[in-house]
Amino acid sequence: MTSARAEPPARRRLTARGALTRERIVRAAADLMHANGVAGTTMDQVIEASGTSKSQLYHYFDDKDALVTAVIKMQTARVMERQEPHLEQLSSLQGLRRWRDAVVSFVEERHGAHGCEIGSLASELADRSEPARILINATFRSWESYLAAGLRRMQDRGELDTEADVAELATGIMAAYQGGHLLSQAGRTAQPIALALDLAIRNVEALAPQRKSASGAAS
Amino acid sequence: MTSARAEPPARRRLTARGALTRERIVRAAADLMHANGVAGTTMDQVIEASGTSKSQLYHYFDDKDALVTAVIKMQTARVMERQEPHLEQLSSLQGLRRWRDAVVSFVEERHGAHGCEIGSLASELADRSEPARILINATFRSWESYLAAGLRRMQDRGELDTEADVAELATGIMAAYQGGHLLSQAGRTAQPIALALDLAIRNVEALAPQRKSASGAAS
DNA sequence: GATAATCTGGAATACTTAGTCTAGAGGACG
DNA sequence: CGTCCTCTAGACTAAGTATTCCAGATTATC
Repeated sequence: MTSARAEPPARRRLTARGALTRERIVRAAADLMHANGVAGTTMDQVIEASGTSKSQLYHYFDDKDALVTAVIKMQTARVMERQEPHLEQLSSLQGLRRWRDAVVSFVEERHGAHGCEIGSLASELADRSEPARILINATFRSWESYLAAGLRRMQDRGELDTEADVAELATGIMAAYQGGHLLSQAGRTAQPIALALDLAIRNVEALAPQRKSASGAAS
Repeated sequence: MTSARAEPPARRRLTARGALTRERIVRAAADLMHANGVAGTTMDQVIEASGTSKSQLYHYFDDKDALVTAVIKMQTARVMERQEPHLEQLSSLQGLRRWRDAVVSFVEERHGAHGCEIGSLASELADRSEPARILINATFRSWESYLAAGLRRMQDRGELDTEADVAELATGIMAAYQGGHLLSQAGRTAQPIALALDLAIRNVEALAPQRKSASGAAS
């Protein structure tokens, strides 16, 4: 137990200006890597796109791997920010369908181009960098847990069988999302992700308790 | 209409030996690119892994893009060969479950490592090379059509509602496969793809006609 | 078996790329 | 207001990387 510091390399103090520069670099890198892949993005491109210099880049990041780590974290934050408003208050089938619609619209806008920010990173990095894989997997799990929390609220409201395993359902929905996204990317159309999510949601519908809800609609 | 040849650059005659060398190159490239990505694979690595030389590589392929095209075609053939035996005779829910089991076992063996051969290529290339995207999309569609044909046989045998849209179901199952594969890759466990396929198959089960089948089993 | 093709060996080229290094500007904080 | 740390500039290095090229071995085909 000498002076051993665990994981974080204890980044030195950051000036306000420094934080801004760092942010600009990561943002540019994230965009480039999403469009051209990690291996397809060069440090020089990041420098140019961010309007910084070599020494700045290497001042804030030891090497490309460190930059990639920061990019993964930023993309995680981005995706979560985009998803949170929909998932945070998810508590009904209708809410689930609204989420589906938002996702499909998002994919439709770009004609499927550029897959899911996290999904692309996962595909490229999962087998080639263990630290990256761990970060990305954590993002998936946390994303799923948001979904699962919503499903649990649906159980509480009597819209979903309490026997259903919400974690497993969430994984299934997540898979439909990622797979649909990939097929939409290859086909340049939102149809696959729309179908995939519909299929997944139909599963949730099928797990609705026998209608004896508060609304009292007779069969 | 002079001498215009359409797509294929009219590859010159190939000797038996030449065909073999070419094959060796593509096989090595396919393996490397599956493991390290297209951008992460160098021509020199391909040369070394295939035991060939620079002039051989460039004798058979104009450039890296041409090699990548050949790799996509080989991976398509590989995946289809692996899937065909299961999908060709698919005509029942049980057959569908057997397919699922085979897929899950396959993923389990490698602990999720290395995603689907086609899925990885799709993620890396779909946005960066239009010819590649088209090839890959065609593979997905053809793969789905195998699945759809099996579902249609299930309809014929009365195991699936004839109203069900088999093409859409097939796309949904394919998305579950791809998304499940990706999540399994990130998590290094077959659980996600197992759950995703189970979810998709449960959907097919739910579309079974009201039991009035020939077997006449009472409830 | 001549001859023209395919096929192979490997050096050479032109360019990229990640990462280093020296020098100095700018701000924080006593 | 001086001193130290953060921050920036940009040339430089060393190692790759795709691709070309010339020369020669091998094989098809007449």
